[in-house]
Amino acid sequence: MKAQTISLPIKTPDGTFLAHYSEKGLVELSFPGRHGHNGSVKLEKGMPAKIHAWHRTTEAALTKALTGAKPKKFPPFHAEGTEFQKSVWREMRKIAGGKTKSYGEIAEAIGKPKAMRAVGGACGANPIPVFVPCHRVLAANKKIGGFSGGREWKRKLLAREGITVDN
DNA sequence: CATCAAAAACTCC
DNA sequence: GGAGTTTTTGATG
Repeated sequence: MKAQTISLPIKTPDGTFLAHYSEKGLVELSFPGRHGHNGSVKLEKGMPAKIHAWHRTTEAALTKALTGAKPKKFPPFHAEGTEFQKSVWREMRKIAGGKTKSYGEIAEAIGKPKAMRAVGGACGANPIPVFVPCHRVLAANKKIGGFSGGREWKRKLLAREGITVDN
């Protein structure tokens, strides 16, 4: 179970995302249709004003990121995970827009070139897709691999950045 | 709480 | 197509 989180919807041309916030920042971002019950959003009572401010930033950043552009500003992240996962996510955020990296590249970058399989797992555990560009990570042979919100989404996001993949 | 077993968004032979 | 490497997660004693 997670700590108290506040969930707010974000409407985009591609559907309604769901952003989960904690007292420290953005915890998780869900893709449309993947949050089970569409419309069953829980709103905690005492929503701090700062969260509303974060949400405004998140909304702008997400909308911009979906067009293939690089968002100007991000809300504070509160992604929790193991040290290994944090290293992977941190490395992924270094990937410039329009560029891709392979799981092997990431593994090597964090000093464990043979942990590419585990890197894939860390990517799958990434709570904040799009902002942490896990979609820019392809397999060594330029295959899609997989994606939390569905392979369709990964392909769509890449296409908007001018990247095409076979699989 | 410590240990074992199975699975995963991979890569190389 | 098959084997190998690393980490995470859930079950078992």
